[in-house]
Amino acid sequence: MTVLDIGEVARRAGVPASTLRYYEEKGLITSSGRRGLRRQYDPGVLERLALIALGRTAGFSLDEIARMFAPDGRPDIDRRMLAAKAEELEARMRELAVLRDSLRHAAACPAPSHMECATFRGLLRAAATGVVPAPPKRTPGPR
Amino acid sequence: MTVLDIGEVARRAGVPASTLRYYEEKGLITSSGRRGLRRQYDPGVLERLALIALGRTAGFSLDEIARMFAPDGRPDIDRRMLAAKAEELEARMRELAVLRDSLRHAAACPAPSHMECATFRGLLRAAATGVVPAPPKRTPGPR
DNA sequence: GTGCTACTTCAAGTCGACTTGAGGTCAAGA
DNA sequence: TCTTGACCTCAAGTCGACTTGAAGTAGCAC
Repeated sequence: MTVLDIGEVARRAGVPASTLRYYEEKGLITSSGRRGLRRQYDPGVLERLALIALGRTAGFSLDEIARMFAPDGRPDIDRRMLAAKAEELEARMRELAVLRDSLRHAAACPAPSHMECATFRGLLRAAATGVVPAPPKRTPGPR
Repeated sequence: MTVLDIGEVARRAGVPASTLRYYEEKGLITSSGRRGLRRQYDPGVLERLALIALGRTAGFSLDEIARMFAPDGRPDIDRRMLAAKAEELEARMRELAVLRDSLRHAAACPAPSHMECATFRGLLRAAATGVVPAPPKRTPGPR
């Protein structure tokens, strides 16, 4: 019993089967075969799905994720790109830290409106003068 | 000259005017008045826009952002919600750290395919057994 | 007063990431 | 054998966050 039925994968990974089919269509995962019409998956797909979920919550698009863990055309470029993505994450984490601090302060601050609080506005200014360039195109969404 | 024309705001904030109109329609920002048909903005809108951009890159939807900085109906609920959002951010940052480490390792690791590397798979497993529940619905899109 | 141009409204379009629906297939249990 | 139910394909729909396009308007320079 070394392969998993699509329903089993869906259950274990916590995603609907339709999403698995969609990911397969996009080339993010592959099924190891079929039993009749039914897709069968190698258990490794679960790790791959965890990775995809992680990338999604980190704000990467499916295409970006696909590129991050592509079948490795030229490893050098690949590695440079991965390092660059790691840097992107680092930057995003710094932004999140600012936002987290802003929210924590806002939650504790007695000012009637947060915008009237000097500390809050200072945090925002710090964020604004930081990198925070043009807002990210589309996003995703994530969702 | 204490008010800004929409074009000026767009230029300074680095977003198209159409986005400003859209944000206004959604109640995320307000114009302080009009000169003829043209919207005029109070300079404080720039901080608010920085905040919105920050929230977007942190993965919040416009509706969530609107709620975070609502006109303050009940401050208590509001503050509890802000604290909860801060916790969410904390969790997201932990996930990002895992992904960053995974990417850094993948960039340095000599294994032909990342999935064949035990360290990498270990990081993934850690991520998978962590919180990383069902993938976030819709997103977002943020991109 | 005539242009120019940057604005205005409103409806419709786009994009990513899925989901839903209609109609069909097939392996396994009663 | 028949039914059931979980799967299949393919097209179309949805949702958030905007963008684009058409048609109109008004402050400012001339």
